Amino acid sequence: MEGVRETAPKTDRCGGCAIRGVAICTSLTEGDRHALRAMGQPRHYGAGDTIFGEDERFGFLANVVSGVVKLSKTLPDGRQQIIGVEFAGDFLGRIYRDRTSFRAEAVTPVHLCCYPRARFEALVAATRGLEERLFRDALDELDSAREWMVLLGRQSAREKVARFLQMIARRNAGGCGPALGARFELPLSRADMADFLGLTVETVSRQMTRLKTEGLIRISNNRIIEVEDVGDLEAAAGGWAA
Amino acid sequence: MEGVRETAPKTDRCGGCAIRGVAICTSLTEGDRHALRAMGQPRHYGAGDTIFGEDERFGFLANVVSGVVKLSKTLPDGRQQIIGVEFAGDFLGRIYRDRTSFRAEAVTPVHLCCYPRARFEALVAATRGLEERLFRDALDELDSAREWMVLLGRQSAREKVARFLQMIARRNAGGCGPALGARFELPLSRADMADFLGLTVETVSRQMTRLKTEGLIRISNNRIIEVEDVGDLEAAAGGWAA
DNA sequence: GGCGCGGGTTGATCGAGATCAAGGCGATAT
DNA sequence: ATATCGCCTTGATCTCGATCAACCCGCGCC
Repeated sequence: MEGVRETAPKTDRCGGCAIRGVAICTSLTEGDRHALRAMGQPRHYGAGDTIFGEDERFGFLANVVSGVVKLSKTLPDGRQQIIGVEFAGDFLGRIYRDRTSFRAEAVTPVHLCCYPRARFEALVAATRGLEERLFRDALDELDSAREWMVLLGRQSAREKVARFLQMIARRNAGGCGPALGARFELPLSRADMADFLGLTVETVSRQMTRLKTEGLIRISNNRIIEVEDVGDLEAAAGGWAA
Repeated sequence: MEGVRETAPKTDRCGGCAIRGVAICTSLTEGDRHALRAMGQPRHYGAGDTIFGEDERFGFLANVVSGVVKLSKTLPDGRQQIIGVEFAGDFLGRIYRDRTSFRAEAVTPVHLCCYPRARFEALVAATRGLEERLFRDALDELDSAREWMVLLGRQSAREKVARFLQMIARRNAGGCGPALGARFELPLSRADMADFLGLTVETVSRQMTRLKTEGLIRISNNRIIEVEDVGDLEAAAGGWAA
């Protein structure tokens, strides 16, 4: 699990909580930033802990400071689909909704910086530009949800796995310019990958070894992935630049 | 195509454009409503017309006044996935983004009430509560996108078709309380249903006749559907209340 | 040491849905 | 009437991914 922390984007302090550059902090004036800093409360979860369940009250909003969180929905009969994965800097919870509609679970040890809902919403109401900031983030989430719909509905198992790896590689690349290759630690188990991609564990495993034997990736310790050429991976993913 | 118009929710006038109750108009003061009304420009599209393509500039935002619009994304090799369907009253386009990330196409004849982007954004900036209104709509879209991800990733063909019918039935029910049965006209062709559900035309057709022979639905004219008991359909959809 | 356990891989088989192919039906045109 | 076209259905067959089953490996535990 160490590798995940290592490859996380650089952080800067924000009232005891480290917030990545893209987090909501950055678009604020110094005064507002101070107000946000003042209300942030650190919380910690171990790998596997539930942060919140489906359809329950969630009194906080939070920035993910470190670690990886998976968001999932479950059918009545237990079938599960992961609908999103959040990394350091991502925002968890939504204003205007105090009921959750999906489960959030720590995949690695997770640090959150939590803001009590009432106080946060008051700050949003009082702060010029903060609502827009959150709105834009929601639109980004909407776009990625829709891209994932294309993957789930129309792509093959090989393409799904390749595109998943590509996504992780891109996330980990952070600000650094586009490199030819990449090396990173997978934050998710094969089972979680399967739930994200709408496949079974066995199929994910087979496609991983297939990509390996094809020479597109190298695998050590089951979780450490080296990509030879990101372009090749993109081609295997069905040609997807974004 | 006539039936679609018939079953569309009731409308009220808004500067030459009819807007359903849930549309943005309702949450405004009389003055703001007037401003919105003043900038609305009617536009008309025939069935099959493209309203906007993937990744192009779109200078308007719009309310769907009547008809049905499908939103889709296409893979480089041509595979298509429908990511959403909009009915009368739904809002098309987004503030803070003048580039589209998916295609919008009229499925039936469509009337839009268009607002020029610059003027609309100015109104949003000046109008208390309008941004929140749009934000909430975006969150609803995000929720339904995520529910659809579960369907695409984890449900069988039969469940997919049943849930699609259930969704259409619910949309058409509008304000009227929950009835035992339902009767409506399908707005989409079998091919479009397939693209929405991540299936092929043949599979959709087979599952439709299967639901018919099982006595869950009745089909006339290929497009007119009668549901005996919505509860049964819900059960076939994998148990989904929402 | 031996043991159990969680996570991953691999093989054999099965089956749901894709693919290929043919034909029906209603609407419009000739 | 006949032809054509778009949309839908139905049948035959194939294939990809699911399912069932065995096994490996690393690790903590008794």
